[in-house]
Amino acid sequence: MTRPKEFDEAEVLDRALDLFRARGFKHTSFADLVKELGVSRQSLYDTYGDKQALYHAALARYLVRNLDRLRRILDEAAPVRQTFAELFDAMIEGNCANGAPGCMMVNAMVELAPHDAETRAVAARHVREVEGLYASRLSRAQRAGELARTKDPVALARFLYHTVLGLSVAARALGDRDNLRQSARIALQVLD
Amino acid sequence: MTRPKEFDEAEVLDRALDLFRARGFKHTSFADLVKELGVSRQSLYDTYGDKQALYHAALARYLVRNLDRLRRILDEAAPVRQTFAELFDAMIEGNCANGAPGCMMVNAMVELAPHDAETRAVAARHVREVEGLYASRLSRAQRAGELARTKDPVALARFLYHTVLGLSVAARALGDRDNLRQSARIALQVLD
DNA sequence: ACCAAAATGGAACAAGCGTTCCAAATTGAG
DNA sequence: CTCAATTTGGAACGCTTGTTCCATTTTGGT
Repeated sequence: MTRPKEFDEAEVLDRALDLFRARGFKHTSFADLVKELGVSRQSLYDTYGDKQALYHAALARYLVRNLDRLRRILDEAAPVRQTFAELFDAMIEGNCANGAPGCMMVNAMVELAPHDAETRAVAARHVREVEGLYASRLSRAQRAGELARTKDPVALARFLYHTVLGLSVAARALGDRDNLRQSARIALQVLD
Repeated sequence: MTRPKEFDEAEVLDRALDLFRARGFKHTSFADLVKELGVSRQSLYDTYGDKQALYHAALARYLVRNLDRLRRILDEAAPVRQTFAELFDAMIEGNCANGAPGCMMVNAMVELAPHDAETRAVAARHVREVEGLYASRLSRAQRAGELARTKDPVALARFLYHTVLGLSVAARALGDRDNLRQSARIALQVLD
């Protein structure tokens, strides 16, 4: 009964994601979006709402995808240390590839969190989620005898995520893949 | 022969620093600066140049101050581990206080480095400088027998700085001082 | 074939941006 | 006292921003 969309809603959202991730919210104008996504202003507004809504839709998509990958890696039946090594490597590769855009969540935390309550809430929830996943993997490692019982899985998880934040910043601003991998390997010493 | 400035050039620069540090470059308008610094547009232009020049002057001031504090702490005659603990604590306190603005260099790295060559160069130089200071303190620790010879001071320094980057992001977006201190303590385990 | 629904591109809008111009006020040196 | 220098606030500029309006085109179901 209606004319079908001439563009793939999800695919366009992905390209918006790439733009916002690389340039940030303020540095990406709506005109940029129209030009680079190849979709008319009005269609963008009708489909996604205003610029802020589009941004948050892209961010949400990014986070879901990130959590999926994270869960997939954590669920593998490998030793903890190897698992986190793989996790760090995947993160470094993803943050350095394609012009080193870094982590979109980190970029949002720095650019928007201080003056946007929604971003702050999204960030807090995501951080809690990731740290929770890390911690439960570490607890599992303790039960399996892979990790000393003296360690605090929650504190360790937080530290590991803080390391991820730092590596994401370095990836975006410096983009030195090998150095990041070396740092990640050192960070994993806390598991010994 | 001329009318003296009605404002203290350095003091105004400090207030500009606080604004840029808290809000970022794009999110701080020139009108904001005029209003919050209490200095007329024209005086700002005459004294500091345009917005970008003012920003970079503020950033440079921030970095000098940071490096001074860093050198002061590293030059103390305390054990390495205690020195770096103090260093992390000072950094956390500075990044969480006054509305948790985080580290201005980190903020610039995330917001500006990807599309501003000057910021990128400043960041690269600063990172090299800080990592160098860390590394030489670690080498000194090795010579003093405080740190195992098997460790690589340069890699360790890089890791410690990456940790600082991560803590700065968390400070700005989440502002949980105690968690950060706990993370910092865990990071220091790599010195053992 | 026709109509309702939805997409499209272009024009238009008000607001905010960084920046410059200008006239008036204020100062210190001679 | 006067003059040159330099301050200051306000008006103005041109540009970009995010957003909306509108007329047109294109589609699918009846």
